[in-house]
Amino acid sequence: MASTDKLPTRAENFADWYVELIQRAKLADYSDVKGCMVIRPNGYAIWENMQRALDGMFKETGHVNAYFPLLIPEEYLNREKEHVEGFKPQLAVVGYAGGAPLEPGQRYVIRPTSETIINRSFAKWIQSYRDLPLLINQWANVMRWEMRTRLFLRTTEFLWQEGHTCHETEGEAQDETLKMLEVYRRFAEDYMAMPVLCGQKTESEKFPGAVRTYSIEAMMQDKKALQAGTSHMLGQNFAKMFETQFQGRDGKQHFAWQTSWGVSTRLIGALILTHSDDAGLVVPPKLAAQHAVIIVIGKTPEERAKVKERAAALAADLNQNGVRTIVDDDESKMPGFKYYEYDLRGMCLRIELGPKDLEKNQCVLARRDQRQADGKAVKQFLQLAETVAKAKEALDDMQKSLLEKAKAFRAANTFEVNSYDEMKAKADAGFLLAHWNGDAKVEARIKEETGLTTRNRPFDLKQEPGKCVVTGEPSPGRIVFSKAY
RNA sequence: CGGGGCGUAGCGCAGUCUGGUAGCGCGCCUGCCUUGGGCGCAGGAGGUCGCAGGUUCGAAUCCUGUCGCCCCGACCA
Repeated sequence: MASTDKLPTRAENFADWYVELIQRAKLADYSDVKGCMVIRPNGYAIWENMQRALDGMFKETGHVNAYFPLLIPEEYLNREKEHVEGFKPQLAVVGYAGGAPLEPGQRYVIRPTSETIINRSFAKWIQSYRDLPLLINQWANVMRWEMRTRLFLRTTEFLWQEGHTCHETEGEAQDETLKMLEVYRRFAEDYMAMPVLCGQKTESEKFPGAVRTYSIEAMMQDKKALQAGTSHMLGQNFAKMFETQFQGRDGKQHFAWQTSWGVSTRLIGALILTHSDDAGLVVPPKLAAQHAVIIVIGKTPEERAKVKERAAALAADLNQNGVRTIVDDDESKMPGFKYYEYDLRGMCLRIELGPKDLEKNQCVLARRDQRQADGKAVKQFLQLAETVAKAKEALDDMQKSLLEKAKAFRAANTFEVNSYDEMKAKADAGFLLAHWNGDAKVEARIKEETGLTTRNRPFDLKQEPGKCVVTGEPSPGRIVFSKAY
């Protein structure tokens, strides 16, 4: 709870800092179920804001929401060879129900993703090219039995959205795949203030069952990469296995061209690892549950009554102007205690209001992302009359400045490397842009020897031929290598 | 699955070696007091010591078994 111990610093122990921060900021708890977490109201509020923004963007691009069953007949998974091989080790299977064991042919898996069961429906829904495109999204929980879990970043059960679409032509499906990747990029940058690299995954890193996988990749504060979202061009792989067909303009039957794409509650982990500091959580205003807290200060009951009244009026004014504000007039806690607490919880703005301020018609504003060398907030005095305008300005500026800061960090930790020795030396330095011959065996060897994996081949990284850092063989262009979550 | 750690009050821990009927800090409740970066004092509530057997007059402590969680590696969003 409100422990007065300091958080471990990022420099001391990054992993501990992350876990402690989550628990102290009341974002999540461990549960009694191995690998599963409880998302607490403070954490869920961020997810709700993410959902709202993303859902709006999906609707704008023509998608509609639906819901499919949690349980998938085991046999469905087996139909697509790559798909089942990719997911088999992670499946939880229901083998007992209704008070009796289920026969092997009757067993269900808890969805690890829904391509298969959704295709069963798609096959029924689609008759003609006139039924296309079919643009569906689902908000759901999924389960993947992980060997090793980490709060938000990898848990056995997690929440996500999965888009599933059907198209008449390969080209349309490909366009959709890239369109949704771009939606994710916009969301990451505009809402999360998190810069990402958009690009294609290698063969070995692609989604099991997809033709091609694209991802958005972000750099965390420990310089490790985090895959923050994926968009898959599925081709006709699932359509063929589930007979998702339509009669085309030529009168003949064709298999649908499909895509799927998803982001999960992992984004909350990404948000924490991108912006938070040694004082606790930092959340971009667009995703923050609350924007501002007004701390009521006063010695005597008379003073406090006056300040409370003014604070309530100011809060009402702020709320009417889109600054989500709460008033804290709890008398049992010292103001200083509250400052630490709201810093920890990631409140964007803190407004201090006391008797001295009322005399001067002012208040004190502190921005969560602006700290002095001693770690305490930079404070500025504002006239009460200008507070709403200044608060809005501060939030806008904070949103922008978090993105700029993250961009600068990524730029400072991205390097071109031109030899395998250089790559090994810089293995923990961040994103490494290196030439690679495209051979999966070489990719596996690099992973084995250095811990570095290919993240993606960014669209905006100019592809110029070169020599593979390992074999010296021709390379079509540089690809991003990094340690990853 | 391999290696390590831990299960005692809501949280963090001591007590276990050397058995004697459970304690500390924080938090929580009540009252007084206090309020611009973690106030203070006084009183109080709260635990079948992970679970199951066993040894013993007596087990948090010894023995056997068992369950669970966390961390580090191999699998993955």
